[in-house]
Amino acid sequence: MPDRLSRNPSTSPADTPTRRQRADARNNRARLLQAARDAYALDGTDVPSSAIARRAGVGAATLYRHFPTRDSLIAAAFAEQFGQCIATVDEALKDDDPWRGLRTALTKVCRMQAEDRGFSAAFLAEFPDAPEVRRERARAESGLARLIQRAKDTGQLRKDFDSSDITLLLLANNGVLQDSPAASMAASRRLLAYFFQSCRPTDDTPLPEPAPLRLDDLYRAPRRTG
Amino acid sequence: MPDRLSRNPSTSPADTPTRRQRADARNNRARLLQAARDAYALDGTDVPSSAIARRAGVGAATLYRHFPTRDSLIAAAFAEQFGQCIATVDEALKDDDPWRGLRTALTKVCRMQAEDRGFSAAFLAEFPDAPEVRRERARAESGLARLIQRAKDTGQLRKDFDSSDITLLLLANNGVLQDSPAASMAASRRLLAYFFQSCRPTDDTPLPEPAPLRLDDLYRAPRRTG
DNA sequence: GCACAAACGGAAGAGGTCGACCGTTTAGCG
DNA sequence: CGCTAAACGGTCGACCTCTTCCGTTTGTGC
Repeated sequence: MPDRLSRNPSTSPADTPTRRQRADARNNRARLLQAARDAYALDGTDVPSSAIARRAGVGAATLYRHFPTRDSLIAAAFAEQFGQCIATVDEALKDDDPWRGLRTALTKVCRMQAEDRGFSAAFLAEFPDAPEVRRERARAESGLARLIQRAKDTGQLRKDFDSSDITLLLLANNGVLQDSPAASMAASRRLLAYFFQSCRPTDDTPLPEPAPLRLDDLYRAPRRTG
Repeated sequence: MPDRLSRNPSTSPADTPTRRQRADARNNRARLLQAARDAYALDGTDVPSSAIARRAGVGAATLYRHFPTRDSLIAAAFAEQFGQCIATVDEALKDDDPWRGLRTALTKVCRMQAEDRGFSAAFLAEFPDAPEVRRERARAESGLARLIQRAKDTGQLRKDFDSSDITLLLLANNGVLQDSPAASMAASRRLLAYFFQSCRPTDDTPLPEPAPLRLDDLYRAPRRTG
């Protein structure tokens, strides 16, 4: 029961859903999530679970009790940031200027990737297929599609822009991340600037075929080290 | 030339440097390299060494005898392709049109990355620090710098283009690679098209600060999965 | 304060990869 | 054809990570 995909602690601090949970358990759970976020942000999601447990000051068994599998810990640790990404799209849709909205949304997400390498990896590859996540993702996808169409309609976005280019950008952005968040931010900024430049409708040179990438590919692709 | 650091058989078929090497040993060595290239191209460089040995039809000990460490096998397997990359720069310098030369060189290297995921990973992260390799790299780097300057001088390349942007591109390109070479190629082509578009001197929007990346960073950065 | 169950920590098992040893085979040469 | 040393293959130990078990501690309600 741990972890209906991660009963978000901040959501309902006082709820007693099915049964009583002991205070120390709740506490440990929170510390594990924090430790995981810290460790992942620094070194990526391939740090050993034992390191997370140690960092949180609990035994390995306690970690496993709260998060039966390695992936469930990763998913729970980044659930909040994942939600932020989704929300970013909703917010972008509210912008009067769709192109500005799109840019802002992409900038935010790329920044989140650059700031937290662990999140970037999790965002790209390790999120669970829980139906709720799937639904959110679909919503974000359709929101992006609408945003793209609007930006094209206002003539600010080149007509041969494809929604797969969003995926392309996020993958590329993940690729340029470095060890230090500062270096990652700089690289990400530069990449994004290049990208935005070519998004403008400059008629003379058409782009080649879009890549066969859908947003789903972000989550399915084994992001191998090589 | 490729491969000091693993006496290359093709270098000098008839030389008897220190001692005689048996024919079967030479044969096995070649098969190991081929097996490694095949396996790496398909699944990336993290396939177990035992799988390579099996694929080559030899025992694990034989692999280890030829390539004392995992990394030495990877380096040897991709030495040739690495050399091609270097040569690409030399060739680009011969082009009358520096901008065309630069584009051709980058296209070739990106294509090599897309075609062979293992090479991409090796190219980016696992090449050895053998002095010769280092020298070649430095030569390529200075060649690129000259190429960039010439392209700027002819007014075909934006003035705020930075040599670190080459590194940025190669990292990004590696990031968009997919499981299937076909999908990788499509993604890579699209990315490159976007990149080239924004390389043209469009005065209105300056780029942000260049990323603190040097070509060396390609080879040093732990390209973590996350 | 007591009792019970929830939760804990350490240690152990399973799986998998890297690298090393060793008895056996085989190429190369006289 | 036969000898010798190079080369071979299977196996074994070390290491690391994930996951599980079990005896012990601790929070909570009566």
